[in-house]
Amino acid sequence: MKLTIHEIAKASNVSIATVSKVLNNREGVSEQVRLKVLQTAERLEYYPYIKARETGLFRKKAKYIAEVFGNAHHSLIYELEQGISQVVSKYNYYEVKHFLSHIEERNIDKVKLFINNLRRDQDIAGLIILFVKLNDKIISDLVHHKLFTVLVNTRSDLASCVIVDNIKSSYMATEYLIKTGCKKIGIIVSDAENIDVWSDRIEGYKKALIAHSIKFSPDQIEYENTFEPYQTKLATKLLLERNPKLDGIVFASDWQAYAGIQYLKEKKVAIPDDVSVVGFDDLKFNEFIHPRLTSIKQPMEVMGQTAMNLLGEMIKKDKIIRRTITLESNIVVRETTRTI
Amino acid sequence: MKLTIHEIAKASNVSIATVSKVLNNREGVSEQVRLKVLQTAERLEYYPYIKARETGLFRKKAKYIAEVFGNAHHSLIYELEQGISQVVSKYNYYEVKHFLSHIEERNIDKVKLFINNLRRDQDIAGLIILFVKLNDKIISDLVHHKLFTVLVNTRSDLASCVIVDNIKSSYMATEYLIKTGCKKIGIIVSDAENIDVWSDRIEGYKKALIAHSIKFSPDQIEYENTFEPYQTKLATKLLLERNPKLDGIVFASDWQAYAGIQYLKEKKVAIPDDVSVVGFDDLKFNEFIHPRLTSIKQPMEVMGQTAMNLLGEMIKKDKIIRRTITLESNIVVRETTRTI
DNA sequence: GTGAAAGCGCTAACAC
DNA sequence: GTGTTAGCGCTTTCAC
Repeated sequence: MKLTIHEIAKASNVSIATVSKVLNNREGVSEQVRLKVLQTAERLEYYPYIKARETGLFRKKAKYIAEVFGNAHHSLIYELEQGISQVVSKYNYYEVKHFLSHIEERNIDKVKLFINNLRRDQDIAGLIILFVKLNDKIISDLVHHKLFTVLVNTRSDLASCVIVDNIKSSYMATEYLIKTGCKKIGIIVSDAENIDVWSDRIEGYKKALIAHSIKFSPDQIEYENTFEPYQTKLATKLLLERNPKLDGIVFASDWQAYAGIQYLKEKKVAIPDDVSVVGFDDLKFNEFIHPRLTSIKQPMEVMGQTAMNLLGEMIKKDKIIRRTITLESNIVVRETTRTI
Repeated sequence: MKLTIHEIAKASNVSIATVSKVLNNREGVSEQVRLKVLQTAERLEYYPYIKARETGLFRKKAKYIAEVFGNAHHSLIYELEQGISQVVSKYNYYEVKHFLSHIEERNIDKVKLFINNLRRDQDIAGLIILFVKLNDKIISDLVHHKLFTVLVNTRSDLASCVIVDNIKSSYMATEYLIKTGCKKIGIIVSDAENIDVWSDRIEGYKKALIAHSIKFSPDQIEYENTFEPYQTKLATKLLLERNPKLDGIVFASDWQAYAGIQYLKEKKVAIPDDVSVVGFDDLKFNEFIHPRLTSIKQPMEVMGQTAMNLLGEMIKKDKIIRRTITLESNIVVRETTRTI
C-alpha cells in the first residue's frame, strides 16, 4: 500500500507523469527513459493501485457484471454460469461477481435488500438476476437507476427476461404421459413463492389435462418445498394414497423425482408400467438412475449466454432494452415413461 | 455518475464537508442541517461513489476475499463455498469474489497467470485457492507480497493448507475392499497434474495393497481424465480386460464410479459380489444410484469453514500464518461393497 | 521528450 | 456547528 508512482518516479529520476505514461504505454517517452522506468518498477515490484486509477476524471466505465442467484440446484447454477462466463469473456474487460442467495439462508427479503444495495455500487455494468422473483417496485427502481438488468427464469414486464415457457414445458411433460397411456396423473411441486417456475408448471400440467379431457382435482397436486429426499418420498406416498389409481407423476424437479422413484421402487411399483415418471431439469445423473429418468431439458447454458448477450447489448448501446426472450425446452425420453 | 456531494451540498446550502459528515453519521451537525441534507440526498437520489471513498488517505482496509477454484465437481465447489460463506459473513464487511478456473478452459497456466495478477489488486484481503496445484515460485510470490493465502486440497510447505489426507483416505477405501474379501483390486483415477489428490489416492491405494501383502502391478491402474461417462466406461472395460480376476475397483471420484457401475451392470457383473466398488466424494446422488454407492466422504463444508477461519485469523492479526490443517475423512458404507 | 499542475469524489484535520 | 483545505494515487492536458 506504500509504493506509489512517486516512489518509482524518484527512483528513476523522472516525474510521476512520465512514469504514468510508461506504465500505460503512452507515446512521447524516449526509449531510454521508458526502459529505465520499467526496470525500476520491476525491481521495486510496483503495482498500480487500481482503484485510484478508476476514481479519476478519466475514469473507466463501470467494470463488472453482478449475478445474483436465488435457489436452484447447483447443477443448473453451474450451467447458467458457464453460459454467462463464455459470453462475458468476449467483453473481456468485465469480470463477474457472483452472489448466491441461498447462502443468505434462502431469505428472499435479504436478497431483495441486497439487490437494492447493489444500486449504490456505481461500478456495476449490469446485473443478471436468476431464480429470484422480485416485485415491480424493485425492478422499476433498478430500471429507474439505469442499472441494466436481465432477469433469468422469472418474468416481468418491466425488465428484460430470458425464460423458457414453463407452462408449455409442463404441458409437454404431462401430455407425453397422457400419450403414453396414463389416465390419472399427479404432480409434485414446490410452492416456494420466489419464482414463477413452480406455478407455471402447475398451470401447464392442468392445461394438458383439460386439453385431453382428463379430470383434474386439487388432490392430484402435492407440494414439497424442502427438496429433502425423505420429505419428497413422503409427498409421493401421500399423493399415491390420495390417488390409488395414479399411473403417472410429473415431478417439477429431477432431484425430487429421484426420491420419488426410490419410494416407488421400495413399494415395488413398476416404473414405467404401473406409474410413469417425468422430471424437470435433465440433470446429468438422469443417465445413471434406474430406470433412467425421462425429463424436460432446459437450455441452461444457452440461457446464460443469451442473458449476457442481452446485457452486453444494453451496455454497449447504453440504453435500456426491454425484451423477453423465450427459449425452447424439449423432452428427453428415457426409461421412466412408456413408449407411445 | 454525475451526482456528487458537491451537488447535494449546493442544493442544501451547506458545504461538502457537512454533507460528508451527515452521510457518514458523524457528530457535529445540527439536527436541522442533518435533516435537510438527508432529505435532499434522498430527493436527488444520491449514492456515494464507493471507490472514491476508498481511494483516500482514510482508505478502508482491503475488502474482499477471492476464491479461485480449479477443476472439481460442482457439488464439491458448492459445499466448499457454503462453508466459506458461512464464516465470511461473520467478518461481515468482506465480500467474496468467486473465480472459476474451469471457465478458463481448464488451462492451468491461465489460472496461474490469473492468480499472479491478483497480487495487483490491492483490495484483496485474502485469497483462497482450491483444487489448484501451484508451483513454489507463485506461492512464495504471494507470500512475499503479503497476500494472505490459504490452499485447499493441495499441499505446500510455503503456505497454509487445509487438506484431508488423501493417502490415508485411499488407504481406507482400499483396505475396506480387502477386508470385505477382495483379492484383486484396481483403481480408476485421473492423472491431471493440477492437484495432489489423484497421486495421493494412487499412493494410498498401493500402500494398502502392500500392507496386506497383496500383489500390485501397474496394470491395475487405469487413468481417466475426461470424466466423460463414455470414457470412464471404456476405462473400466480396459481395466477388467487386463485383470480378468478383478473383484474390486476404487474409483477416485463418485462421478466416475457411476459410469463404471453402469458398465458393470451392462456386463451383468454383480455388484458387490463379483466386483465391489468404492468411490470418492460421497455425492448426494449416491443414495439414488443402484446399488447405493459406498464412498469416502470428505468434509467439504468444514474445509471451507476452516480455510476461511484461518484466513480470517491472518487478516485479523495482519500476519502470515503457515499452518497445515488436516481434516478427517470417513467411509460411508452402502451397497456396492460386501459386509465385513 | 518531459514535467508541473489540475482534477476525479471523497474524508478528516483544523480553523472559524 | 460549519466551512476551508489538504490529500488519497492516479491520469491527462499543456507548457517548456
